[in-house]
Amino acid sequence: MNYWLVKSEPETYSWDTLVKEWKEKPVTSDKLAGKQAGRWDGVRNYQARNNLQAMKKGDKVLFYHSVIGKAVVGIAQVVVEHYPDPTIDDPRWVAVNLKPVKKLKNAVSLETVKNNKDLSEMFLVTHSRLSVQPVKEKEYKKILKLSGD
DNA sequence: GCCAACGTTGGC
DNA sequence: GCCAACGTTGGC
Repeated sequence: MNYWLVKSEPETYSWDTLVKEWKEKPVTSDKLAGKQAGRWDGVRNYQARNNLQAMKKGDKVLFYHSVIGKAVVGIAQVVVEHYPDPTIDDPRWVAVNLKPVKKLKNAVSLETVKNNKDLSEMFLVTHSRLSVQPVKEKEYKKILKLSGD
């Protein structure tokens, strides 16, 4: 089991958007993944792409709201592993599908992460622009603890 | 809204 | 292959 963190501006695609998509058109088949809920696409950065490609079904994914909120707000899970990104005609880029697992009881803010000794090495702090990041198990557990879950 | 940090592009 | 120019991200 690996852990990840994805960032999204809530005005573009929020945690609630993900939840809503899953209510309306849940993923029923890997083959249809490109048309179904929770498609994580549009990544155009090689490092982020590499992380998407490394995601395995069942991996846990922290969902972070950038710009507005600036906090980890929920936990998602990888349900479909990488396939060519349907939003671009270029085989270099890939998408995965994420499913909401649960909303955090209390969002864990960037400020909290920065001020926490155990979390200050997170990519969120050290490589703030990377949109798909690996998270260490210890960090994942710490975030959950801070959220009150 | 500003701007620093960073990644990408393309001319040479 | 270097690097200036440019575009984007995201915190402040």
